[in-house]
Amino acid sequence: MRKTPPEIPDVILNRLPLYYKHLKKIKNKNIEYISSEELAKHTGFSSSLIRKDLNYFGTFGKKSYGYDVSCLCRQIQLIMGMHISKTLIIIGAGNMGQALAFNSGLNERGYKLKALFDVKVDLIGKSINGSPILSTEELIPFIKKEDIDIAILTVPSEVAQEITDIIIRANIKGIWDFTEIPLKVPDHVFLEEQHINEGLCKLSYKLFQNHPY
Amino acid sequence: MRKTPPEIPDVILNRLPLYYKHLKKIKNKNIEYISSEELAKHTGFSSSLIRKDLNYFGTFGKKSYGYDVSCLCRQIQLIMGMHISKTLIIIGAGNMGQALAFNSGLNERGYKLKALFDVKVDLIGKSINGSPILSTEELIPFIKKEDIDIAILTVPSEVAQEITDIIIRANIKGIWDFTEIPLKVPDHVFLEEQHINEGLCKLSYKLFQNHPY
DNA sequence: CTCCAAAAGATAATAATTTCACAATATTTA
DNA sequence: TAAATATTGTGAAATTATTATCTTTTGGAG
Repeated sequence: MRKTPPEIPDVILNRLPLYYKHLKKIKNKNIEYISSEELAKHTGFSSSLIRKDLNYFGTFGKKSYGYDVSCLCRQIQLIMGMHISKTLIIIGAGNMGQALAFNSGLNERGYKLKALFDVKVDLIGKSINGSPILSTEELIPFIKKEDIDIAILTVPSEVAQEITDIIIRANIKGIWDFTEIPLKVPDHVFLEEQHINEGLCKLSYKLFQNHPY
Repeated sequence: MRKTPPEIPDVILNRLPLYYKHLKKIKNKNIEYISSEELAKHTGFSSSLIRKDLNYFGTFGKKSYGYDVSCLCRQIQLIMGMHISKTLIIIGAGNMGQALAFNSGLNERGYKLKALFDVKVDLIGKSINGSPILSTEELIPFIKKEDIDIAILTVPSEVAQEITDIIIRANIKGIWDFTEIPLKVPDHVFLEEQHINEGLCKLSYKLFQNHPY
């Protein structure tokens, strides 16, 4: 029983993958049902919040029983569009780019990595986890020919906007940005900024907030 | 004029680094003052939200002028504890671990990377960006001897909890976790989970939310 | 020197999010 | 078959976060 949701708040979209993560884990342990209370205990969110979140999308639970783990997993996959095949490139084949090329989460979520791109000649021609490293000069034709949906941006911050402008001209649909500079993109391009050092900042704040300074 | 803040909401701690990012950028352009309105335009938050956020920590602005860029930069550094020297290790010297070893944000924020750790014998003994890769067997004595504050966890998810238990026994203070499994840590250890694939999930949700499924 | 404009800081209003509490319902047990 | 129990789904209440508005201060123009 699924609803067509109006507009889902970001806070909820942030939590869904975390629910999913635990569900998948216990599915592997052959646990068939889980209550919101139990899921709460393992994810750190309150049980009523979890029930509310899930009810945004439909009524998946079974009273006095809880949620069917496999079924809920599948529902979240559908909600998140994990079953839809999406084409992907990584721009910037440095350490971070290569690390992401090995990220098993990509395949799991329906992403097909088609290529990495870099300017360094000693990288071009190599292959990472089965995907070729190409020259950034080929970006525009490649995106058009292969109909690429999403680009992961792991280039140095200095060239981030320049590259962004290029791939937007080539009609990229979404960008997952790992650079440090806030990018400017038109409204029709979906941008997800991965502020990697935010976590670091929070950690040191919390660790030392009571220090004299 | 600084306040000692009671308990800062996470949403604010998330925004501070983004303000800081832009401030640093315009500081390099020798811009001396910025209004909340201007900062709002560049960060995407509203001006009154920015003023409110900053007022949590003190009154840094100058009426009819705006904020002194250098001064505000410095204040955020102080708030975030970026000036405090912190010792750091990376556990798991795979692609992600190595990528993070090169992350310039570490030094900038006062982190001193002391070593990486791995189980792979062909990695042990090598050096990444000036830091040695050591055997995980040395973890406990190293953490104790070098008085390590924070560990970055970039190991396979399967061994994440095991490693976590070990470093907690060695009195680690904080963990920045890149694995996929929700870790269990005691209250006195600060845990920051970097849910790397969340961004990916959100992106595909937004890209395809109107698709029939 | 006075008035005007700019912009912070403070307060009030609104909106969003989370929790609470409970009715409804399915399951199990006696 | 009836009572007891578990647990969802949900409206209302509480809390938290954001925006809008107002007040005050400061600097600059006339």
